[in-house]
Amino acid sequence: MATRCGLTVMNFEVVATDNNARAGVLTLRNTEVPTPVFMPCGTYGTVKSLTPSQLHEIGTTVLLANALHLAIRPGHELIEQLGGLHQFMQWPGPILTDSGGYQVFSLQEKTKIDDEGVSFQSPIDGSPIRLTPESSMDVQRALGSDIVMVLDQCTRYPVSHANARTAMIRSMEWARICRDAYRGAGVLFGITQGSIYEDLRQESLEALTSIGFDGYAIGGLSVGESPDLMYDTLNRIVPAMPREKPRYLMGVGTPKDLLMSVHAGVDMFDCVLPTRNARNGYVFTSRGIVKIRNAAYKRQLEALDPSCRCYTCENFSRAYLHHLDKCGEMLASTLMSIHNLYYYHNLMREIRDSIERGCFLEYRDRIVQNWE
RNA sequence: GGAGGGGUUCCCGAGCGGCCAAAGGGAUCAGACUGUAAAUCUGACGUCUACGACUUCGGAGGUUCGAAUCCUCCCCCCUCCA
Repeated sequence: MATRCGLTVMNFEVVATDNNARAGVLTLRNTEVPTPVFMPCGTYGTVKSLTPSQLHEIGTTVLLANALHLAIRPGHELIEQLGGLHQFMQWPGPILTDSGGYQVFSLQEKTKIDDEGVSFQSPIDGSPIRLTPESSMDVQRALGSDIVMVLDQCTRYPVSHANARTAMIRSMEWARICRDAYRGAGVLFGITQGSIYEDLRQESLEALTSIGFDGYAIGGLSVGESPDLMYDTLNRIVPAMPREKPRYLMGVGTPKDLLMSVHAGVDMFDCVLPTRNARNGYVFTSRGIVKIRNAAYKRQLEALDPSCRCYTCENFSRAYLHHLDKCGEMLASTLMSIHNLYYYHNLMREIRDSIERGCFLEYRDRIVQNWE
């Protein structure tokens, strides 16, 4: 399946399945992206504390950036004038941009929503900002995004069926407007809403597929509901999504979340967890969580994860990382971000391998068990 | 030798008769973080047989119903003058 839209050609192919789990290859911007894939968050045009070459070395293929935040500062027009986001941030690989829909949720105290769009109070200086489906498309076009997300209304949890439906219907209307308005070179993904309500998710999915998108995302999850409720919701909605298009679960999650979601049939993920938690001294390893600032690690000479082959684990001790973290040294953030992202990318690689070998469930259960 | 200022809970530092187990920082210990307003935030931080009790504010006495806060003496520290 090749989608031609301006200069960018996206191709997506499922190469192996294991029950609902899929391994595939997403090709865009001359890059082959094996799926399932994890995309680190580079909200402001940088994955905090890491250089592009470090990201490349870790195994990052696709990066996420945020259209709303970049439009506020430094401004999408400026980035466009300076040669586009890839040039600006020196990331030659694919970039997926979020529309600002998540900020409807995360900045809700500063947000007023209506049928035509969202009015934000700038988190920088409080000045008013207006985001509409059309303007979000224009911002993402100006940035030169490869994967453009429609503007949606991400609801919180819990939310009543009626309110979830209102937000979903509005999101679907916006999705249609985005489809019509987008004029850039990237591909456009639609986003389902409907919270945990299966009928709303179904209705949402039908609306999106009738419009037609290059990929389909699941939004509005992992916003306060329990993991089990999220898994349950995913198992009911993901298998119904178009098989030949990439499926993207937005903003998720923990390693276990990824394993459970792949099982439901998800191909793409992004989440701030590996990088934010790294900055907060919370590290994912094959043997579970390491909270490096805990006193227990003060004199441990072993690596964070002795079986990990990332730069951090091959060179530094837990004791040293503990020390850096305690001192507030920025190298602590860098080294632990390297590790956490490496861990995530490696997890995705092993997931793909296990799907191709037909033993994904065994793999998933082994890893989840390791964690518990 | 003379004149002032000061010694507060691990550290810095408020308090200057009751509402003080004593503000606020820091350190320490622990927890949280899921399309990033996050190198952030939250909690604990004298002891205990713990909705109560006990021991603390340099030391020893004293005044008072009541003292970290007032008085006396003592011990240390700092600044200026000689």
